[in-house]
Amino acid sequence: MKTKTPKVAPVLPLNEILAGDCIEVMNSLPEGSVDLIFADPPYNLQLRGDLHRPDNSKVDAVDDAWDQFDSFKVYDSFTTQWLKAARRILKPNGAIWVIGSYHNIFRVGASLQNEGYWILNDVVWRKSNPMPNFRGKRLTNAHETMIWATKTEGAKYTFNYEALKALNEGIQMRSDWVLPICNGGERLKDDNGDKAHPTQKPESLLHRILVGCTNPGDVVLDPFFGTGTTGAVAKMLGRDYIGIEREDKYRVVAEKRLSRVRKYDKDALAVSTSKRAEPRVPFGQLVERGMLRPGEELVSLNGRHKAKVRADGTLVGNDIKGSIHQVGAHLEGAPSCNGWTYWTYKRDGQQVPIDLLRQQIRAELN
Amino acid sequence: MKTKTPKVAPVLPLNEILAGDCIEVMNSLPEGSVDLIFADPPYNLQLRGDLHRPDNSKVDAVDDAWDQFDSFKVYDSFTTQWLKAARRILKPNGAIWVIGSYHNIFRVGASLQNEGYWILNDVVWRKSNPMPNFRGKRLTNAHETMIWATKTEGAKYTFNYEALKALNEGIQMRSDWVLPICNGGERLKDDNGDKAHPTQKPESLLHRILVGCTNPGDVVLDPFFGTGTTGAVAKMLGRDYIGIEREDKYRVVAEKRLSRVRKYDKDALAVSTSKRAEPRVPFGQLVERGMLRPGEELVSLNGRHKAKVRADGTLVGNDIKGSIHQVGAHLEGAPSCNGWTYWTYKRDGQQVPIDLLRQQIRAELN
DNA sequence: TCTAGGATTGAATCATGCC
DNA sequence: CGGCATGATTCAATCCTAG
Repeated sequence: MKTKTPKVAPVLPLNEILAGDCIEVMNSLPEGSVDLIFADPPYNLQLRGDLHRPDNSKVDAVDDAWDQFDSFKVYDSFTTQWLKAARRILKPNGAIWVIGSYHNIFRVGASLQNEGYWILNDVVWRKSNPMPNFRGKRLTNAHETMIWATKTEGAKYTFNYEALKALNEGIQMRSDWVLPICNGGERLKDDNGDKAHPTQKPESLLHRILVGCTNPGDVVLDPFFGTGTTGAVAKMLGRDYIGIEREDKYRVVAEKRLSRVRKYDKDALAVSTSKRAEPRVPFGQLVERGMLRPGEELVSLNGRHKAKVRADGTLVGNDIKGSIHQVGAHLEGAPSCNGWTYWTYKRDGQQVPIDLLRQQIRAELN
Repeated sequence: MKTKTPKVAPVLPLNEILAGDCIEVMNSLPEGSVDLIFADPPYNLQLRGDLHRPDNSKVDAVDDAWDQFDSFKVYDSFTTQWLKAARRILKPNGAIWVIGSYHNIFRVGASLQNEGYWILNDVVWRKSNPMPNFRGKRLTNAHETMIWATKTEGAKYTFNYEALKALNEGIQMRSDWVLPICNGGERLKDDNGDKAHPTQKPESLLHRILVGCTNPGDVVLDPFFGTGTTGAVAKMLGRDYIGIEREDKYRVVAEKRLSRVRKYDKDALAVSTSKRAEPRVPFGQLVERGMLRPGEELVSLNGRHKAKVRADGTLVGNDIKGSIHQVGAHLEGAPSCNGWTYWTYKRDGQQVPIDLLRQQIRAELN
């Protein structure tokens, strides 16, 4: 948890805040080692000397009056560089979240695509208490945009669908999230009572992202760590974090904040899981175990079709034999069919879905 | 109102649908002659296979030839060209609105900036009834993004602040708009009863844009006219329109539609306002926002039962886990239970119903 | 004529694992 | 890597049909 300047790190420095330029620091970390990156890069295009040209020469912005074109070009170059560095250290199935406003998000999104990232969703953070537009000259700027992307197309990213659905009271989570901006006791203040960082993100935002897109023990990296919201929520949720921050004063604030954060207990960290994670049970086991007898008749849920169980765990219908899925699909004229929920059997005068028998077997396995 | 092929037009052809490629047609129009452009360009969706709903019905996807591009490079080149042509025909104080999704909007936004447009706001259209994510693999894609920009920085654009404020029940209009997708009677059908255009936009969206950003008599151009929603709303609101559409079949539909549209009289413009129902607040938000901590214990109102809060907004009781309602019902042996009034948490030595926290959140939303 | 319940559908980058 | 079998998965609004 100490602040230190990174060398080439053979081992991943976990739960530390690394000092320095995020591109250099990321380049010093081992390839393919991070599960999730959350990045809140600078929004402003009035750059303050924290950017580098493509040839890595440092831009001295303080005295320069760039025209718009140069300014965009420099910002794009900076964006491309940190996205490249981030992509290198991501695991093959890792993912990235980037947040921005209309000033920079279009350039960031285009760069993401150009670098080979694969966008999964753009997510709108809809602020419940935004600052009004005082002059009445535009619409209230009431949202920011986040982009969620994998390292490559087809990557097997982490998505805790059921957990997010539970967070949203049983309805699948949408791409627009209504959450308040960070203020009150959560907003960190400096010794003068001023806000310690101009754009501190709310912990609720990171909570949702980390619950949805990581598992306990995953490594979460934030290249623009600021006051350490990403680290704080990661710690609470039992994830490991790596922060990178160039400004001393923010690192100091973040260290102090993180030292006070406590991890939630184990029960609290468990989240709802989807059925896919459950062990696979072949239908034949139901026959082998005598839960269903060969020759027994199954009836479709809608009552329209019947089939007989055979000793090898296949079904025979009127003019078809095959798996519970194949026979169901054929009888319904559908391209596919989940036989587990389609077929029922009779017990005590009741029609019961065969999936109940599978659940019995699964319960034994736990 | 006739369909015709444009020549170099010395006079602006008003309230017509021009046939042809929008770049060529715009280049044939006089410079600096249009007040507002609304553009709904192809999104460049890259759909892989067929998508079926859980009930095995097939989703009617956007697979039209006009949405196919070979690469980002080709799409960027197309975007740059039509944005250039659009910018030439805009009046100095004119403005543009472009709509898109995450597939294309980042490229469009970056091109806008590169071409010298000045972004005023990005506006999120939050769909009240989006298509769900059937496979549970991502977040419901529940919004589209619009960008509002002027021709140059510092231009004196039209913005009817008070009109939009009135549309929003007296509160300053925000950058996120909740509107339903286009269906029901407004959705145009072809002779087979299929949708006439895969991506028809709702008139409510154009209504808000044209009320907010144009005045009666202004000229509104739409380079991707489709079924003519822009023209229809412009006509209703007493603005002049110019449509450009390449596909014969869409022009035919749009002509027919426009011929039926009547300009509103003043009385018809008055709309009744309805009071919104109380917004739904998922219990998970209390956890995300830190109002309740994962691991914290809740006690039932009668003091007989306890349960622990989990990170995903579910509860764990003695032998049960689920939503606040499910766990309450189980513990009471009741068929149902309102968890909001059943559960209490401890603050300052007092047991307080969790519903109080929901009321806090609702208060923020107003 | 009204109500209840089933069917339909919307800009979608929508599966995984075994052989 | 390709092909194939197995199996997981939906919200809101409108339209249609039966009673």
